[in-house]
Amino acid sequence: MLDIQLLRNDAEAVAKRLATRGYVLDVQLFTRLEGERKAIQTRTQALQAKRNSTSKAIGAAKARGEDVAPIMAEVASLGEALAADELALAKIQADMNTLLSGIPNLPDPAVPVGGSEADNVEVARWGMPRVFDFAVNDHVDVGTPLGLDFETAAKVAGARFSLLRGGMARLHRALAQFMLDTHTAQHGYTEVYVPYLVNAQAMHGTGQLPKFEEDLFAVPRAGLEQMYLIPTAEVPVTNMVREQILARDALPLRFVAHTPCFRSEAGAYGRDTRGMIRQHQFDKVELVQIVEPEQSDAALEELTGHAEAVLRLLELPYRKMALCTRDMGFSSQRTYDLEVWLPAQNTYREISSCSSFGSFQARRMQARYRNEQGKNELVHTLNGSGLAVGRALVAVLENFQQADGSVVIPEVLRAYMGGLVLLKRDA
RNA sequence: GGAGAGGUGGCAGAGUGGUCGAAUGCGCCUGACUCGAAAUCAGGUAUACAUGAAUAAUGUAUCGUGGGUUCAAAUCCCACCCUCUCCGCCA
Repeated sequence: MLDIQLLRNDAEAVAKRLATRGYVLDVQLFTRLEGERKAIQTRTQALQAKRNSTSKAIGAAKARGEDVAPIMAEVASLGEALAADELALAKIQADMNTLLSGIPNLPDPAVPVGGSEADNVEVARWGMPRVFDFAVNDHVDVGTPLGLDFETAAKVAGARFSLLRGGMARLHRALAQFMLDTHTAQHGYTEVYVPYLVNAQAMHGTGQLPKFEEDLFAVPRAGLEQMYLIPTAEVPVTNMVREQILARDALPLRFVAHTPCFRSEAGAYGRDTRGMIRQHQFDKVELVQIVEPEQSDAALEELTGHAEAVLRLLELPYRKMALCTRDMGFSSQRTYDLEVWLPAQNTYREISSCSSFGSFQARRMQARYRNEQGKNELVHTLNGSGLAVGRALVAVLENFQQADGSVVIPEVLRAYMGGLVLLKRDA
């Protein structure tokens, strides 16, 4: 959520900045709502003040044993007007809230302005794509003989699910364990285990609701409020600090969580249908930081570096992209995507997305800290994949495949595989 | 699933219709005392929103959440959520 003061002070300027990410702010609507709100709120509060003071007078008069009938008559007429105004105020505040909740974050001035993915800017590249002396297979062809099974997954669940067996399942687990251990031991993150089902407030806090409900899996519960399967650990982990006032010396908070992620992928029909690139369920190791505002720029670089470290340790070539205004997520103020080299697609594909959100999520969550002046101030939040486990598996299969169909296990993963060096059929 | 207890400020804990945003204690902050500290004493110490240049002042709202009764609700009524205890079930 944006600071409403920004809109009050200069809605046109805000609209201009939002336009760079393709969002059309209805300035007229805002101005109208704000005008109405101001009038109604001022009037309502004046009436409430009148009622309160009169009620107190009644109490005082009664205590003195005086006749309260005249004052009662005075306040009686207030009731209806007040009730009507309170109702109108609640309505307009709800309307304003709906409008505000649907406005995306302002892009940081450093974000390249652009209209599509094509305008993202490559800022770094690491590793040399391997030169193959045989025809490369994609991860489906490499993985299927090794235990990657989409047919059975489709039977028990449907499209966009996968099932792993044997060494393939173990390699998947090894990747997640390795990432978790790297971030806790090398990068100073605290491992957390979190709910995979969350309530609507949590989804609202990080920005998935109200706008992107169709991307989520909702779980109805008889007689109870429905819950949502998390689309990323960002939701439960970031919301850990909701409605909290943190001590300054508690910051920064750094959390890492390994969770499954569930996405409906509505609107992605026909896209990445082959393989496990785009699934309804995938595992991800997520990094989350809660920091002081002054630290958030540095924290984004740092956090992105932590995700990069995993790619380097896995010896996977990648490039770092600064997303342009139009390509960033709703809540993001600035985003780097890390794209891993996939030889079969002969291209780089997203494997991590690292974003800073400024106070956008904190405002929705009411997550604050006591700053140096002793004032309560909204924290800044950041998160990034470190990394998407499913896509990391894809990358390992494709980049480390051998002519005979086996796959070399990256050195850092071998300890997690009981020392196994080569993943072969029947391994 | 059955039975019961409870949710009040950073914490503990009063408050059952009126001057209660809320006693008291602890904690914390400031000052006095002290060479300094402890002890003691005095004062202060919630959040959000509105009007506003304001971290001034004033007002409004908030005692789990949402509704209701009333001129007036922490206090009465209803629904829900959460926590705890016992029994049952269960990984």
